Amino acid sequence: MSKAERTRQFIIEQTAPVFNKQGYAGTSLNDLTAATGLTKGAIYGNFENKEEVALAAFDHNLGLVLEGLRAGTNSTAPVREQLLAMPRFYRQRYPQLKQSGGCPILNAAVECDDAPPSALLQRVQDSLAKWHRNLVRLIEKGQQTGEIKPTAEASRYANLFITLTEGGILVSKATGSSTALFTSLDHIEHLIETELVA
Amino acid sequence: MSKAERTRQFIIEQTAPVFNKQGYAGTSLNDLTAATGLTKGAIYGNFENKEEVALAAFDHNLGLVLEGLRAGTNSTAPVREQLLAMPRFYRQRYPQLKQSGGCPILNAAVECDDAPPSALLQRVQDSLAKWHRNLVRLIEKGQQTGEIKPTAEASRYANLFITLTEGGILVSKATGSSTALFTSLDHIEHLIETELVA
DNA sequence: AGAATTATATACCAATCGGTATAATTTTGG
DNA sequence: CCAAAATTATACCGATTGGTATATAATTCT
Repeated sequence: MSKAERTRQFIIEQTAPVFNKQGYAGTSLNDLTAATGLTKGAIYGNFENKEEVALAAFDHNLGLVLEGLRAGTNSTAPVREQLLAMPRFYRQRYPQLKQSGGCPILNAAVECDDAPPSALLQRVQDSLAKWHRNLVRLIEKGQQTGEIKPTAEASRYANLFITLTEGGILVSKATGSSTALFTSLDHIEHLIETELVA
Repeated sequence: MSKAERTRQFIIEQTAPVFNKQGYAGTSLNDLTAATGLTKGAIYGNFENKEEVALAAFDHNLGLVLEGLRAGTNSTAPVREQLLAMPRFYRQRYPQLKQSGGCPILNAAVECDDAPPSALLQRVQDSLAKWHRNLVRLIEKGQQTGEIKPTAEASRYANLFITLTEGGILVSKATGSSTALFTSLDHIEHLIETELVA
């Protein structure tokens, strides 16, 4: 790993939480130099422009969440367990997630969902689509193996799980109380147990 | 109504959707003059600074939502009807809401929930607390009159309704499809009918 | 109507924005 | 260890930021 590659990674790691908290447009080059202790020269030597740092930071922030989600899941485990891993992850890791600025998809979505199409918006849409697809696939897999009720509409539950999670994070971050998120996560678990599991 | 009062109102109305779409920090004085056709002099003659315009715009945006919500509700109607008025409102008015930038609480919350306490954050927290309180009061009122199951935890359902609504708006705005919101609203109605109404 | 007042436009301010050219420094390969 | 290459620091650029002082224009009240 060359020096440049290391500093590039260093810049991403140090600025990612700043971007997530202050927004991608709301973070200035001064913020980046302050967060890294480097100068503009070092940053522009490793990135073409601010947007490229922002996109790399988003990918990093999203990667941290996905990594945590994947760590709590075992693709050979029962579908019920795999589904329950999601609310369990957010319950356990909400303090860290909150500390690093909350859900990167949520933050980026609000920032660019009224702006002209951008690389960031594309990433947000891709992430949400992938999240939804994974949930649908998991539920349908459970239906094939008889673990999940065959009448359950997979897409509907996928939507509910995503909106409950994002809505819970939003309200909890805003109010400063984890109650809203935990209530949402409880409800997700309740839906899994009472309406999905056969 | 004096000339100044009229232009003040004009400025608020014209800039409110811009603030809601671009964010309160993300909207520049140039955006304000472009949206109003006025000059800086006119704006600073009626507002002390940009923040005061932003706060007035937030109040206006929130007022529009609350007004629409109230219009669909009749405080003498059965509690079931009053509860159902909320999802019904969002279903009917989502196109307009989307056009004007989406939920002002959601947008403002994301913008300032990681920043030091501000007047805007205070408004966000007050709005969420009031929304929650109103829902709790309504549900408990229904329990007193026997319209709502006495075992239902009012606070829990209030949280679920808020997170489902906000999460649904978020995902629908980001994906460009109203499906996520409508699924959430369906679920709210389903919860009202099957778990709240006695 | 005309004077006093109020409201809007214009021109400017320092500070900060993202970005670049170049110089100084450090890393790398022989 | 030294020279070539790559990396980082410094100094600067024009444009834009929020805000202000003042001049001009419109309103208001007697």
